[in-house]
Order: sequence, then structure tokens, then C-alpha cells
Amino acid sequence: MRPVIDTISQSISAAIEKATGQKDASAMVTPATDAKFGDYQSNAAMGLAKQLKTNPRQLAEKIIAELEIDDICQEPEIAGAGFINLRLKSDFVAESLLKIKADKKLGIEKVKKPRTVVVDFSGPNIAKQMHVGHLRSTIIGDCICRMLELAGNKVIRQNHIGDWGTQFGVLVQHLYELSVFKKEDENLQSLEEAIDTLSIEDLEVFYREATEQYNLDDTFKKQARKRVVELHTHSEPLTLKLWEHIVDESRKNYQFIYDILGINLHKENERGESFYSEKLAGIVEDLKKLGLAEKSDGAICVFPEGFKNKEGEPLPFIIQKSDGAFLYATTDLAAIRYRINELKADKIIYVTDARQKLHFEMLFTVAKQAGWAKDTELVHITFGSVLGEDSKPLKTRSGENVKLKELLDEAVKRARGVVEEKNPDLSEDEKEKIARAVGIGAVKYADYCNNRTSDYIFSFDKMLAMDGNTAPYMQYAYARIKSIGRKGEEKGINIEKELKIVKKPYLGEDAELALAKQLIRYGEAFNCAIADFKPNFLTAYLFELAQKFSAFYNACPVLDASEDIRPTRLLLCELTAATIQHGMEDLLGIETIKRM
RNA sequence: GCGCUCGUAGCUCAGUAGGAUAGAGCGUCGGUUUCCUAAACCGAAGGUCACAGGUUCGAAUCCUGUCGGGCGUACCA
Repeated sequence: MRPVIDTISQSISAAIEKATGQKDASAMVTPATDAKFGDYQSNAAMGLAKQLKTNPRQLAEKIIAELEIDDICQEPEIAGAGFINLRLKSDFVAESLLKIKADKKLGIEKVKKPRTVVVDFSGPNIAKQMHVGHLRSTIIGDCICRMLELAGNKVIRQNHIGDWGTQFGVLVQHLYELSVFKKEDENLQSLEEAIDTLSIEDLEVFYREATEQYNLDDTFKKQARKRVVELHTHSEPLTLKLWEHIVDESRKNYQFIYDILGINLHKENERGESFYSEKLAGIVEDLKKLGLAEKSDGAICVFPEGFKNKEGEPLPFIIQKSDGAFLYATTDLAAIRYRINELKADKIIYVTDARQKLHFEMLFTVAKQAGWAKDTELVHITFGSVLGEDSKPLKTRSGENVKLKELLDEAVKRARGVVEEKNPDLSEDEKEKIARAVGIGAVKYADYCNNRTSDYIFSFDKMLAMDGNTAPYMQYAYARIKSIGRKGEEKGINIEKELKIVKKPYLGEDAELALAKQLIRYGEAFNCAIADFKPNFLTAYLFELAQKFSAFYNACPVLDASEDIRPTRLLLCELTAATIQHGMEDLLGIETIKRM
């Protein structure tokens, strides 16, 4: 189903062409800035008048004279400098409601040309727990995937886990040296059993200890490097086994977090650094052959066009260190080739924090210069940092990264407190279920509702507030609608049947019409959100919907309404619930709850 | 130094392509409950859009400069 705004835009563009002969002129249609101006406005006449050196109001008159839109809108009005104001006919709104009702996707339309889109997001580090620094990439990336999929694209999720590099040689060597393994060090079976008892917390401690030792102890350093070589060459089964165990143990941690957060990422989405490790030398060779890579200060570098350092000299993109090791630049290049050649990507999206902007600009330039990404669109989607109440990056009191598990546990705990207070009579199971949905939902929703590109201040109190643009507010709106349904059934109202008999919704009350107009704009909001991958457009839409529903709920009794208007009101409830549910669950991956 | 990015109400933030009197939430003040969940609703006050120029019929938005914050800037990712 096509969004109204698109239909209006097309009509106006056509009218402009008839009035002026200008082809493909932008209709400049936006939602009205103020309800008193109507529902939509076109700002096209002003810009066009300047271009054509005529009077904007007169031009607007001419456009209106040619405008064929009376099936949708009331008589257009010209206001101010030459705005064309449009107000939807309530008959049109009513018909659209029925179309939405018949559409599983509630008015979200598919793209004309589906593409294969690779989305690289989350990317946790192995041997460490997920922390707050991974939150945004993980949930924003997931939302982007959901939107692209709903729009009909083929989406390939790629989790570029950090599972390779010197640090794993260091960690493996440390594990070898731990007394618990020493005595069994010739016995593969026992060693596997021993490491099976290691938790991710143990690994984190070992990681820290190992790094310290690496920096202090030269013998250890030598051994650790040997382990790196063993990893690279697969020459020592025990070393490989240890590494695999480390990865498996880490996966348990992040898979647990993904499941809690409702993130659609699984083992099969993993293409970590190790996956590309054997392709790196080839990358460097190929770039050398192409004449793009050269040695500089001992390192192999590409100097991509258009990048300068502090002295105004070409800026290097280092693909091999002077000690021969490869870097994430090399891995990322290998990943680009894999995604284009093997995964057949038309577009690759990277979801990382804004600090990596320069890296990706250079990476994309190199890939283009090498001719590896001729027909592939490369996009870096950035986001800001999560800050604490002190406006500094969120850390624990001791200065460590806040673990995602602890953060989410705390959110659920606080939500549980609210449930206990508001609804003490619910069963334990139900309280827990609600607390989970509200707590986790609050964290995700708070992130989504901020502009992706800016930093935001993390606050449990704000995200769990019952008022304002929060998950609990949305979930409450949904629960109230569901409650109407239950009460209706209790009263013996056959809701299914009433919904079926609505042939022409009757939108007599302002609150009904306003809610209906919001409902038919879901597809439009979706298009705005996906255009720039901005989830806050979705939350803004959903919040406005919930507000309009609340106003309706207050002004218009549903179950006690007379039988001629009750079906329409039930329909409005039904569609509001469906839209909130679709938006929260299918787009944002946040649970709705029938009771709270 | 150079580059990127941000500066909007007391607070947290929106602001789609340059459009009308700059919006929302919180907080503050006032009101609403014999009625489907008041975790709600309605109303009010609150602004030099960091500052100064410029382009334009029109600028929070574009350009230049200044001030202030964050980030990045050759072998971490």
C-alpha cells in the first residue's frame, strides 16, 4: 500500500508539470507544521516561483487549478508566502483504514527493486563480556536489518567478531602456564574438560593477567608469539583447541545477551576476523600488484586519494605492519571482497561508532580504487556514545566498561519494582514476564528514540518512566487496548464479528479522526526511518500514535458506545494495537505485553 | 595544527529537502476519576536555536569567521 504522502506528491508534481511545463519538479510535500494548516503541505510553489521569476502565490493558484486530488483531499488552500495546504477527506481516511486492516504489513510497502544487503554489526570481542560499548551497534544494526527485510530486501547479517590476533596467542600461552593445565598439558581430553569449567569471567581475568605478563616478561612474550604462529599455521592442535574453547565460551555470553535483547544473530552469522585470516596476505599482494600498496617506514601502506595527514602529506592506510602482522584494515578489505564476490552484496552497511569514520572512508576509497567495489554501495552508519549522568562515557565507579548483562539485569530489577508497586496481585510468573519486557524494552527504546548520530545520557529513571516517550508508555497503551478486548469478550461482545461488519468506518469525533489519520501514516513513517536508518523516526511515530490513542481512549468510550459507532471504535483499537505491536516487535524487537 | 562532529526551554532531546508563530517529554503551575488499567488525559508558563557576519522573499537548517565541548589524526579495533 502506498503512503498518502507519495500519492499527494505525485499529484502535485503532475499539476506542476501541467501548470509550468516543468518536468519532475519536486512537490516538496511534508506533514503540515501545524494541525490548523491541515494534514500535509506543499512548499513547491515558493522555490519554483523564484526559479521562474514569478509570484509564488499566483503560481500556487495555477498548480491548484491543475491539481487532481479531490478523491483524497478537501479543497486545497493557499496560505502565507505560497504554501499549499491540504486536508484529508475523512471518507478517504476511512477507506484507508480498511485497506490497512486488510494489509498484514499495515501499509509498509516493498521496494520496487530488492537488493542483497550485507549488514555488519555488533562485533563483540572474544574473551570479554559484552559491554555497553556494544549496545548501540547491536540494537541499531538489528533494527536496520529488520527494516530492510520488511522492505523486501535480502539481508545478510554479518557478525564480525574479534576472534583473532596477538591477544589470543597471549591468552593461550597464559592458559598453558596455569597450574590447572600444567599437569595435563600432554592430555588433550583433560585439557578440554578443564577449560570447560572456565567461565567468561575467568577468561576476562586471565586476559588481563596475560596482557600484564606479556608486557613485562620477555620469555612469555616469545612463547605467546609462538602460539600466534601456531594459531595461524594450525600446527598445534592443542593451541587451536584452546582457542576454540575461548571462542565457544565467549559465544555463550554474547548469544545469551542477543537472546535477551531479541537480536536476530546466531552462530551462522559469524564471520569473524579469523575467517579472513588466510586471505590477508593475498590482499596485500593484490594491492601491491595493482600498484596501490607501497612500503613506507617499514609498513605496507595504501595512500588513498584525498586523505592528508597533519603535515598535508598523503595519509597512509596501513595494511601490514613492519613486523609483518596484518591489521583490521586488511581484514576489512578481505571482508569487502568476500561480501561482494561470495555473498553477492549490492550494498554493505557497517554499523559502528562515529569514531571509526575516517577508517571507513579510507577503507571504502581503497576498495573503490582497487576496483573491488565497482557496483557495490558501501555505507558507514555511525552512532554516538552512551554517556553517564556526568556526560562522560558510561563507566562503572572503578572506571571499567559497564557489562551489558549487569546493565540489563538492573533494568529488569527496577522494572520489577514498579510492577510490584503498581500491580501486586499478578502472579509471580506474570510479574517476571512484565518486568523483563519493560526493563529490556526500556533500554532498547531509550536508545532508539535518541537521534542515532548524537551521544545520549543513559538514565534508568528516564527510560523506565511511565510518562513520556518510553517503552513503558508504549507498552501501557498496548496493554490498555488489550484490556478493552478482554472486557468486551466478558460483556459478550463478539469483537471479531463487529470488526468484520465495518464497511465504512464512521469518524465523527476529532479524536477518532486524528487517531485514524495517524494509523494510515505508518508506511510513511517507516519510509522516513529507513531512508536514513533512523529508528527515532519510528519511536516518534509510535509515541504520537500512543498519545493519539490515549486522547481517543479518554474522549471516546468503546464498549459502551452505541452499536452504530462501536464497530468503528473497535476497529481503531484493533489497528492501533496491531500497529504498536508491529512497530515495537517487528521493527524494534521490543516485546509488547497484554497486561501490565 | 588539520579533519570530523556537536552547541536548540531549568533538564533530556526532536526538528525530514531552506518555509508559516522553533516542537516534544520531564520538571513547574492549574485542572480532570460514579466511566473500558490515572503507568492516563486536558491546559498554562517557559527560547537571543552558542556568538558575529553573509546568501535568500524566507535560515536552527546553507556559507564564512569566533567561542566552547566531544572525537579522530602511521603500524589497536
